[in-house]
Amino acid sequence: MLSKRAKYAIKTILFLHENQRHTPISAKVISEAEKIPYKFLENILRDLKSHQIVKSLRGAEGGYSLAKEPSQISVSQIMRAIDGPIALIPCVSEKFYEPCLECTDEETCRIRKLFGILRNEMVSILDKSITDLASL
Amino acid sequence: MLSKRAKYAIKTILFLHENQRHTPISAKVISEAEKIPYKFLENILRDLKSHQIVKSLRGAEGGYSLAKEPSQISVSQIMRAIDGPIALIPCVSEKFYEPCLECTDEETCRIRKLFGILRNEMVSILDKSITDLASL
DNA sequence: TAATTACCCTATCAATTTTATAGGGTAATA
DNA sequence: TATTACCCTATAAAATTGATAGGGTAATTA
Repeated sequence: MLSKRAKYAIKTILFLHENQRHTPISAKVISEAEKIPYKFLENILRDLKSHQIVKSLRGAEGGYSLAKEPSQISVSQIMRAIDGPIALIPCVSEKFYEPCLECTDEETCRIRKLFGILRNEMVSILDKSITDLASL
Repeated sequence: MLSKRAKYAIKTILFLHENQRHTPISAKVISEAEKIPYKFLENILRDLKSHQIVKSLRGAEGGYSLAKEPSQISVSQIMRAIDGPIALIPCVSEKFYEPCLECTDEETCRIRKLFGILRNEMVSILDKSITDLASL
């Protein structure tokens, strides 16, 4: 299941996308509009910023804005930044690969192929950009 | 991520499948062969049985066996029996539908469609039976 | 029918993850 | 220089996950 953090993150990005202006949008505004606890949101924004999905500007009239073209921001990027791997088992993850502890041999693992296929299919869907969401 | 319980469950089913005999296989044998803590396995087997994926026979020489044809047992069935929904958000789950608490209107929800498509695609892959696994 | 083997049920628990809160510090702008 | 907003660390309640414990019940074999 998607974590609440990831859901909040996606909502935040969509909010920034739908309310793009010349000036950035403050965390407080996002927090109230999307009903995300303020301090929790700050923490999420920090992750989104460190992954170059949003950028920030300090000071009065400061706030957050998207760090790149909306068409270049995918749902998978957001999910990875917040929750980590898309894959359901670590040994088929591309960006967060880890061997399965209890698995002695990946070649002969009976479930690895299926979950590899699953991962690829999930990624191909989640790679859609946030501008694509409207036209599904 | 797949829970350890679900991984154990899949391994259990595959073990039963690969070691089909006329007599059932005891939990103890499965536990040792697949390195699953005995009492933990008992608990998993209970769920698998209540979902009619395995059946059991009591007494000396008793144990577990598959409750139906291997070709009729899918990975998705096992996952649902153990972990619940396949979908990443509850409002697009078919077997475990629940409204998203923070979502006021499913029709206008900006992420619902994408995760609905994702769910369908995941299910279509996970619906493969345990006999299909070998030929991927 | 007694001993054995294996399934069944409930309770408990430690570890981890998730969700959230608190408080103060730093940088930039009006 | 006051204000606004971002930055950082610590803490903690709640939920989930993974596992253990112990005894009870049913069925088979000798």
